Amino acid sequence: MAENKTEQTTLHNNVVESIRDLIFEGELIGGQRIPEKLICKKLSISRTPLREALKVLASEQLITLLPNRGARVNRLKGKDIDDMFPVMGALEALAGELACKEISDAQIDEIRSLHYQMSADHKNGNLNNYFELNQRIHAAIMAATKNTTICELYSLLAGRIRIARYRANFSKNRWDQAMAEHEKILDALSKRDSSRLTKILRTHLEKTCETVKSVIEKESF
Amino acid sequence: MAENKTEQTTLHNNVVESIRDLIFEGELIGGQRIPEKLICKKLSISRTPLREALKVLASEQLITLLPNRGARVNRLKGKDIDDMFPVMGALEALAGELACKEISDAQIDEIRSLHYQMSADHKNGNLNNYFELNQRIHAAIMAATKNTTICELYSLLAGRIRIARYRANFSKNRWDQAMAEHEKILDALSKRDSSRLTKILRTHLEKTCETVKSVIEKESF
DNA sequence: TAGCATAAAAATGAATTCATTTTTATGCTA
DNA sequence: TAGCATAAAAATGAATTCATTTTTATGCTA
Repeated sequence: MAENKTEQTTLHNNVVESIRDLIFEGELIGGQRIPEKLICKKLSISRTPLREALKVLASEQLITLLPNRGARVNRLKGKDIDDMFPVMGALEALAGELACKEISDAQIDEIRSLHYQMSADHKNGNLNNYFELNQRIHAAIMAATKNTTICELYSLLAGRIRIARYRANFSKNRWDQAMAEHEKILDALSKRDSSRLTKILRTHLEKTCETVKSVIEKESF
Repeated sequence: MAENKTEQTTLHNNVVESIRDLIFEGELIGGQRIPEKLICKKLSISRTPLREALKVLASEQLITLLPNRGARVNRLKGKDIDDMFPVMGALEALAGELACKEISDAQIDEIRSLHYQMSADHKNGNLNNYFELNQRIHAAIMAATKNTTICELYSLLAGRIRIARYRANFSKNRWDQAMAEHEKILDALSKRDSSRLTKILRTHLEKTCETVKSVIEKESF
């Protein structure tokens, strides 16, 4: 099903992906220096492709490059969330609108299927799988807009708060609430009711952001 | 006034900027291959920092990297504009809203001053200066939101259509119209009338996009 | 002479090397 | 022994080198 990753993509792109994973998996922690030598050994590459990847990650604002002093994983501050939230809100609202216009029945079925899997993971308390499916559902809604720009910007921002969002191992209460919101999202999308969809997406995002923010205020990333 | 560019910034970042300029100034043309050796000589650098810069530019979607076959300057297609337009619209609308809430009197004066300079350039038919000031005004509105995310995403998208927009050496009619729209923008902003501002920004952008689109359909970038 | 196969040249990808800067370690002085 | 100066080690920045791939040139065959 999935394409062989190493086939079409370049070494450098793989490195970008690998470092993203290292950050997400918590091997590289916010604020921490990224030691080139160590990462090179871990990925069995030389410094050249690593440094190329670091430049790209810096332009994505996942890390910061301090001249002569190495790269550091960025931490999200409250202000970052406050800035990102309204922008993501605007993107989600637009996406909801466009998706309702453009989505095909097959795509709705696809999302429904992801939704049910996710629902099962919620029941089983499998947060990791839930999280993964959650991301995929939102990405699928974005993809349904057929608008590459919105997909790209959304995933750029989503990538930045992904770590914090994952760590936001929120309370059972919030989790239940999020699941309920997703029921409504699926319902509105199935009916292609864009005004309702955008409203729910907005609420959903707002709540998520609050959760994320409360989490990063405790620990910081 | 301006900081010494070579002081704080790194070589690699300068190279990114230089290549952006080469693209914008038309030395590197859409669809054209970017010959590493030539650019290295022109910028008096080795291939390493150049290649780092190319990776960054690719992640910004200004160029495309074809494995083993070099880098090419991206051309905008009609579909790209169609995708970018609603997203920029959503960003501008949000920016108008936020700017009206956040902007200081000093910032309004600053924008007014830019506006009058631009108006003079319009009268004199100095398109280059007009264009430059136009960009600065829009960036200043974005900056007034105090929202770094919106500034960043806006400038990312603005950077992509910059070439086409510049080439859109639109008709005198459209230019006059654009200038008139800017009068309204300044007025709404001065009064912090966000609903009017967002409306005008939207119209203004829509017109700009139409112009850009009609231009890229003739020549392509 | 058109089209193909092969060889040579050029370009790219990535490792290595070297210069420079930063960090850490060592020892000296008050 | 605290604080500073100096030396050594480590890390970073960027050029160079080498391997591989692509492109171009050459010559051969039908």
